[in-house]
Amino acid sequence: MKRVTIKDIAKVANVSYTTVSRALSGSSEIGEGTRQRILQIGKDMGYTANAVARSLVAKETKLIGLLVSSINNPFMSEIAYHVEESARKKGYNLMLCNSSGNIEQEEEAYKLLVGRQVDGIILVPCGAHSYERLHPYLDTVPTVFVSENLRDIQESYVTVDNHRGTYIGVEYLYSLGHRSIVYFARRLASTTHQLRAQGYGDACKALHLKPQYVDSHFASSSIQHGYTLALEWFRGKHNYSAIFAAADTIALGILQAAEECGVRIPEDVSLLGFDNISFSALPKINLSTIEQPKHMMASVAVEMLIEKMKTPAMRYSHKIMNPELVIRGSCKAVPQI
Amino acid sequence: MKRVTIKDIAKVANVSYTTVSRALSGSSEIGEGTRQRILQIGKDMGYTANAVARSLVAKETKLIGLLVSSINNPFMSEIAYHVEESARKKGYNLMLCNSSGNIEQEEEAYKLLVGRQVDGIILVPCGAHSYERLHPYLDTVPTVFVSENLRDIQESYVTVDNHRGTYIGVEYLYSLGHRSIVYFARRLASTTHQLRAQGYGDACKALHLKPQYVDSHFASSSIQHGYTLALEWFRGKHNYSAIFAAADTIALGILQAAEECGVRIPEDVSLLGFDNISFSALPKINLSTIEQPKHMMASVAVEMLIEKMKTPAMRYSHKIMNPELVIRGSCKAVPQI
DNA sequence: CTGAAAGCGCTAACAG
DNA sequence: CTGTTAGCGCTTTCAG
Repeated sequence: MKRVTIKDIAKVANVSYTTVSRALSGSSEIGEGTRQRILQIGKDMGYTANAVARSLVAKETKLIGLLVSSINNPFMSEIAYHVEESARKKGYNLMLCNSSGNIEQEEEAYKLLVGRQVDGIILVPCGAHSYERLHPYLDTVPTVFVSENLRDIQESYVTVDNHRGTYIGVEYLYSLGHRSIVYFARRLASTTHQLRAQGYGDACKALHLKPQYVDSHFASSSIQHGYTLALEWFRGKHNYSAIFAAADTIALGILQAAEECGVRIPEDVSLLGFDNISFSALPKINLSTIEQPKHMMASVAVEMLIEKMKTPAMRYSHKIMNPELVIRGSCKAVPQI
Repeated sequence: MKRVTIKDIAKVANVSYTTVSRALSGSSEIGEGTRQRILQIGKDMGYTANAVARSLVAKETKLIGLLVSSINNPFMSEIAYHVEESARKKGYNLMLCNSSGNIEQEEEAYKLLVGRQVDGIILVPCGAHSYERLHPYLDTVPTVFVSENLRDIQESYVTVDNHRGTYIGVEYLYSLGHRSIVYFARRLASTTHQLRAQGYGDACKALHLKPQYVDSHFASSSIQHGYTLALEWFRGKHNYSAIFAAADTIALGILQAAEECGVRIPEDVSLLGFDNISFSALPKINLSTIEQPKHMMASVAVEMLIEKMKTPAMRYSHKIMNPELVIRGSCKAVPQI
């Protein structure tokens, strides 16, 4: 398992190892003849450059840390896929960490990535407190926050206009005739989710609807959490004709609970999600939802990060993407009285 | 952004930097007093050990490369999640690469990981040819193949007993009265899928059923591919009462096509999947399937890899996990004539 | 155009 | 217990 080094090549080629280094790095200060000869020997010996050694002297690793709450979550894995692709195209590789939606673990992972000398970090934070928590390390390494809208925070982020997302969602439901819409699984610990709830609230106000919230105290939005919350909700008696779920995963959980409780969607109640994860498009699910442009957000995040890495003068920038209404089959028009 | 090094600490503490190194590494050859003093100074100065430098001398990076065809695929992302967790618990971090189901890109990524000096690689290969293709590099770094069953190949892998999986699946459908079962989206380029098809074929033979295959020439199993194939199938006229899909994603695609073609599942035709990805459990999907113990496979893969890394004497080992039938609602009993 | 030497941040003998 | 020295594999001055 002994690896071939630059010195081994030098010995065979009968040159100094500096020359080998130059041949490999495509330096101009070398004769084309020697270069070709050395390159050939390198190939023959099965040489692979040691990126660790290179990083040590170059003081850059060409590594981007990707820190997500859980890669096993359709939203994050879509983001991860596109981040990987964009990064690779720009010559960067990914170091992947899960925070499991846990702020301590998130901090641990962040520090670890710093120690690993990643050139930058893309972070899908687990909540609104991530920023304060990570603040001490934030000028150690360029960081871009994704998805979690941290509003006026002085750090780069890319997110969707969450407020607008729920706003247009409510307008859509309103246009279908719904006058009593519940906002489901509001998570106050996340700024993103605060904004979504607020967009919902503001739209309700503008349309003279009475807002109604079902709060979630869970740290994340999962099918399981949506299910649990919905089960309780369906057991009670409420006056509403539509549910606006804070996330598609929540909506999927609601779908599950509805099925079990004999609530038909969209016949009995309309359901609108947020995120547009790939599974929402399945015809059996067929969930109308608000799309977050994940591909775009991922590549923008990578670009922002690289820009920040290369331009130390740049402090931070915020990019807010446009959400889009995706109409499928989970919302039904209701007759007006 | 200048990082604090061991030398900076040494200067402040007024000791040699070796002493600092010793304090940090928990060596016993140092007075408890000095250690505490140095540790404190390190903390005050905001020191974080440079893992790159450490790796260079230690000749190990504590990094595991995870190479999957696409992280944006429920099966892979579940595997990835559990691999990350197991690895972290053992002090390893993950470097993530996608091959996009493309063998050239897979080779690229593999070489890249080698250059990055990862201590080991966990690979969910994109097909049966991955082994031959990667063979030249395989003794450069300990590697464990996951999911793709490479049979008698002389390299470590962990997989599910694919043959048995489809075998028990057919038995189950048979027990429900099905006598005409189509195997859907057989992929001949993948050994795993060959074995699945074979298990199906052998079960058919044992039960005196006539096997019927729908072949897929796609390089991967996705919803889209299942959908395309199924659309064509449903357009034709065939004699069958059940479909055994080569993968859950294929089954989801079939579900979609069925919906559009007015084929009711399970009323008109029963559908059985393979993998048990999380979305199959959604009540709206409610897919009966063959479970691959993904969590287990992931942690076993990590353990095998670490064992292989630590025990150079070990050549390779194969672990075959047990598949399990998960009965949900997509298969219906049919009356016997 | 090529080589010698220094050094990236850290660990590990080897002395004292 | 502590310091000196060498070296991990590579790039980069600085001479020639």
